Amino acid sequence: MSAAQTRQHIVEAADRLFYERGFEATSFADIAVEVKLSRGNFYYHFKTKDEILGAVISVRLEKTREMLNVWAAEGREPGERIRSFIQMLIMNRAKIMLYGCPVGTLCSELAKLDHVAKDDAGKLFTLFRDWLASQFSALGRKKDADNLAMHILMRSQGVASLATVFRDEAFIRREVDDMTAWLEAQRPAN
Amino acid sequence: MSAAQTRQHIVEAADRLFYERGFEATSFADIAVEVKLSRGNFYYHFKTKDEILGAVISVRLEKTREMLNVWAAEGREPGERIRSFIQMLIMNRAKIMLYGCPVGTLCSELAKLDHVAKDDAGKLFTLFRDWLASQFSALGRKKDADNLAMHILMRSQGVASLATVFRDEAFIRREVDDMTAWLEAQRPAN
DNA sequence: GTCTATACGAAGATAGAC
DNA sequence: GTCTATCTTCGTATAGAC
Repeated sequence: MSAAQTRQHIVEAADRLFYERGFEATSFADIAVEVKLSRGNFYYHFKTKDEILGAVISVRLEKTREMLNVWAAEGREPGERIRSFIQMLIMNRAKIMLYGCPVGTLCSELAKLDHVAKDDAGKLFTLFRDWLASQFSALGRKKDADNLAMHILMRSQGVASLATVFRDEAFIRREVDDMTAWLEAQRPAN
Repeated sequence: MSAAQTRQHIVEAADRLFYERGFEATSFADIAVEVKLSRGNFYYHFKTKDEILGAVISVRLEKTREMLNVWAAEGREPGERIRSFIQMLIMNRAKIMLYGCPVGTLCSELAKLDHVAKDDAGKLFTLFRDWLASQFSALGRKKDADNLAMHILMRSQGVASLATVFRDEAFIRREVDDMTAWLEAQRPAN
């Protein structure tokens, strides 16, 4: 196994465990077991836990950029692209009901830990925010595009949060419909 | 110092630290330092960390019930009472921007830990949910009162989440105004 | 590049003196 | 009811053999 491959496996396992169990609650041993590596070898690839976190955030940023590019390419108009964002709540509903939003819960945990990487994790939100704002601009809402982006981000976070507490899929679907209706109402009058 | 007093001090300190640092990240030693107790003595009052968590949730449930009773007594009509809930975001904005919503972040952490007390923590949300639903019923929206309650709970969670990430007080105020306007629009036509 | 062995400190928890 | 001392386990991290 090449070092690059092993490293990638470590980051993938860490990414999943940080999401499902939380950053603090995930130990080196947990990740090592997952990747079928000895703890000793583990340190060949990553010196500290913060280093793994940095790599995980880095990978998440890259995957998010790719996803936003796909949505931009596939959507024929801004409204359709924003709906791709909204639909994430449906697509990932099973995991969201168990572990919440991967971005929101990580940022929340790092904020409490006052962790050095908390601002880096926040960049994940900034990616969505800027992309959504540019879609609202294209929709003809240039002046308040950022406010609208923050509003829809806010809703997705709120839905994820309550979906985890109440394990209620009908609630998710209801709020997704409501967000979609809200989105339609944001199109400027011709 | 009586045992009851000491116990209360422990729970108060734990409550604050669990909120500010998270449950996992808070150690017995952290709480003991805060209360100026030796770790040994600490175990006279609480045998396990989960026991402290149980006491903290218990106290929070009681304080929440009291707060809701005050809002119900002070508000002259349901709309005013619901606005008391919305205004929490403004009242607690400084702490929310640092640590998020105390209820939402605790539930999120316990969900990831798959902690035995996760459902008890969820009861905090249920208190707000039921209270809000009864206010929407009184407002004349009996049929969809629970959906409206969940919607406004969702918004408050979303606002708290993004407020922590972006440390943006203007965003909080904007969304509070938007929630208040939304609330006015929910009054059934006469 | 992977392993075993091990050091070291932090955290949860207990025993027993005062 | 509070203390010190101690035990154990776990988590981070290192050294060095293969």
